[in-house]
Amino acid sequence: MSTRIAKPAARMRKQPRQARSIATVEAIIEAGARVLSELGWAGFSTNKVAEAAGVSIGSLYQYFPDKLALVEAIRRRHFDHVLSVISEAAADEKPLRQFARELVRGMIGAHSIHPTLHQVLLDEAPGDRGSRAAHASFQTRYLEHYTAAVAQYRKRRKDTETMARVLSSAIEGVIHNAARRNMLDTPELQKQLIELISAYLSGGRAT
Amino acid sequence: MSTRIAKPAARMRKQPRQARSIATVEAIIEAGARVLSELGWAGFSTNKVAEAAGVSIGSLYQYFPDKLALVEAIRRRHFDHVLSVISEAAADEKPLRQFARELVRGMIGAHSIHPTLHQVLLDEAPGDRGSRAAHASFQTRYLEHYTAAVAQYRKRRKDTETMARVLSSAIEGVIHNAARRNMLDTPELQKQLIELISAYLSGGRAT
DNA sequence: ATGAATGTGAGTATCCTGTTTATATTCTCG
DNA sequence: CGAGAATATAAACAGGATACTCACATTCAT
Repeated sequence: MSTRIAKPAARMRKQPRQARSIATVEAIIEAGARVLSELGWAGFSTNKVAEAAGVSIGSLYQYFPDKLALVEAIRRRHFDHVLSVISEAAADEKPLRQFARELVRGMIGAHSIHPTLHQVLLDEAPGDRGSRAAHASFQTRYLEHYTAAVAQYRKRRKDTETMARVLSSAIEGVIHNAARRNMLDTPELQKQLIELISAYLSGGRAT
Repeated sequence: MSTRIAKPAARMRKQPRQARSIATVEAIIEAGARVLSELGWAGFSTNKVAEAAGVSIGSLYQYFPDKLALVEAIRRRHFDHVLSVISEAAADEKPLRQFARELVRGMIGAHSIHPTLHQVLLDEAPGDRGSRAAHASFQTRYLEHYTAAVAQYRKRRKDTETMARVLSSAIEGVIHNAARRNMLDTPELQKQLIELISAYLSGGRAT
């Protein structure tokens, strides 16, 4: 139900063993997400993150070999969360409107804590060492869910993947824009976003 | 038809008088847009811009008092362009589908040269000295056009402004996403985006 | 109580940044 | 032509920020 997924041990210099250090690592990642969301990649410095986490810079480097490893950990955590939200909304067949409602609710929830983290992660933060493993794999699974949903509600075979891309990026655009002006929890916005999804997927038929 | 709007003389240290210097200023702004789009705000440095423009750093400071004035000039130019596109698409009453087609065509065109400039300008680049004049004024006029369009095709009085915001940010989201993966000129994408707009604005009736 | 795990933060070594300035080149116009 | 204005050049500067290390202090598990 939440984000409890076995951590595949992101590339770390040392594995935290005691409860204390686990909390430290968690605090660093959390603070990192906050800094990234609030200051963007340009303002994301290791010293700043350590300070925001209430931890010495030395502790940070005890677990993360370098800046990139930290971003990667943040990315992994956030993407896993978002993925679980979509996965849940698209699970077992439900009426279109309910799917839209749950999807919107989940996506907004996932963006409420660090409103612009998602965009920063996608647009500004550099990919992990060319491999782009986490990034690409996320994008793939992300789109798979949307594609499945589109296929379910739109019988038309053609353009299914394009539709999935359009749908997902439209939703992200709306949410990102709302996040920028602190309007994520405006009810009319949620309603209209649901409307948008329904209208597009029902493709001209009444909702 | 293009971007020929009288330049209100953005804050400059010195007005270019000869043809030579006008070309220089133009080259600087153009290069600035390129750098901003390709490297983001984090990679946007005056020296880099000067080099990209094939101009010495000194020339840059002859006309722009500081870094921010340059961004402001870039912003003004880009926003004016985008605004003229929307304005034209929303002009005189046309059938919904035609409006959607022209809007999509124009917006994609406006993003083709510097694909991610728009987003960088909105998300990363700092606003102009608190006043936020150009920025806010742009946003206002931008939304006005969308609101007018929504009001025209959607008879429902309520939520008109919210709908305009949802519509505009959805479009931007799709275009931005496509720009990121160099798919701006994919025809199916354009088609689906038109579909999205039509479906949302026709609100459940057949397109 | 002892060694391992964890935490500290001043310090280092770069690298870059925005901007100025003194000088050189090119234009305008009488 | 030639003189003063406009324009262009790039070396240099001062300052700040950056990612990261290291020698040491503290706290844990056993």
